[in-house]
Amino acid sequence: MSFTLTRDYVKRGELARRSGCNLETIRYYEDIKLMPEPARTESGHRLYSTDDQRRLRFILRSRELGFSVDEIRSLLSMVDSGDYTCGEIHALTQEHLKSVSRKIADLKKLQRTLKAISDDCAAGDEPYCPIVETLISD
Amino acid sequence: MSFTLTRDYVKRGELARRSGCNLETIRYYEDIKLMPEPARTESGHRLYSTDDQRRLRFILRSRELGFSVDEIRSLLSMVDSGDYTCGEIHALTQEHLKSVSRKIADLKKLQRTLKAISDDCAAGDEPYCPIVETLISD
DNA sequence: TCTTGATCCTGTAGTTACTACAGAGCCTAC
DNA sequence: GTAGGCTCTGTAGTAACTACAGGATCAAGA
Repeated sequence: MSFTLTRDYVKRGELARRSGCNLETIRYYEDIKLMPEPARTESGHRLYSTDDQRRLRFILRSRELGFSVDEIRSLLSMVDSGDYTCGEIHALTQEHLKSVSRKIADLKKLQRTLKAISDDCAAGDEPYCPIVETLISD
Repeated sequence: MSFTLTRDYVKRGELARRSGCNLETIRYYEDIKLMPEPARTESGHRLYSTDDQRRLRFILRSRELGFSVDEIRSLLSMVDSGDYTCGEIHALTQEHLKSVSRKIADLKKLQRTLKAISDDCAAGDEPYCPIVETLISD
């Protein structure tokens, strides 16, 4: 019994180490209800099951893929209820992909503009700079 | 005298309209000391000079170019003191360009990964999805 | 058994760059 | 003079964490 416990349940610090997640972030995910309230020892220390560990991994991977907390909430509620189709998940992913592509496009535009004004600048020692002029001018 | 005043000084709402900046954001820029404390009417309403208007335009353009508030603070303090060289401004811009390029690279990597896992998915009606499997798996 | 250092608990505040109120007090045109 | 717009202040909310402070608990060695 005790053997099973030590094998299957870990405290927050150990979960953090295993998952690579910041210690405080784990509690944060509990606060915002991405993670369920875990079991506790008699003195109140949190005990995470292997299910909890899997769930945290799911969350962290989704974050790495740039999904927002709200999107992850949607994903998790679908997976939790078991009531989802491949098509629904695909749609959510495609939406996310679109927003990533939009961000890339925006940043590229920015990059072009920055390069353009930067190219006007000789980067010399004079106290006059065309970049500043661009920012100041009417 | 009164003519000069109405021509050169505007209240916050008018400055917001002219600049396209949100009303509250103007006060925020004052709070964080990007904008100086403006003149006031006797009853306490803010009066912005043409200098103030120029400065706000500088700030807004810099933000459009993706410069952070801290970077703008640097730019402004250089311009304010008049003690800057073209090279220094250029360096700051290049640093910013680098960070933009990094963000683009990161997002592109994300995009590739998302496309890859999304392509595995048939988007059908089955309650099984390879995307979910990727997120869950050990 | 005692102690000490590591770990854990809670609650709260800070980060970035705003934005949105609420509840006052002005200001102006009719 | 009054109605409705504007402006004032202070404060709280947004996203997704991260970092304390001050105290309790745990585990291992003397």
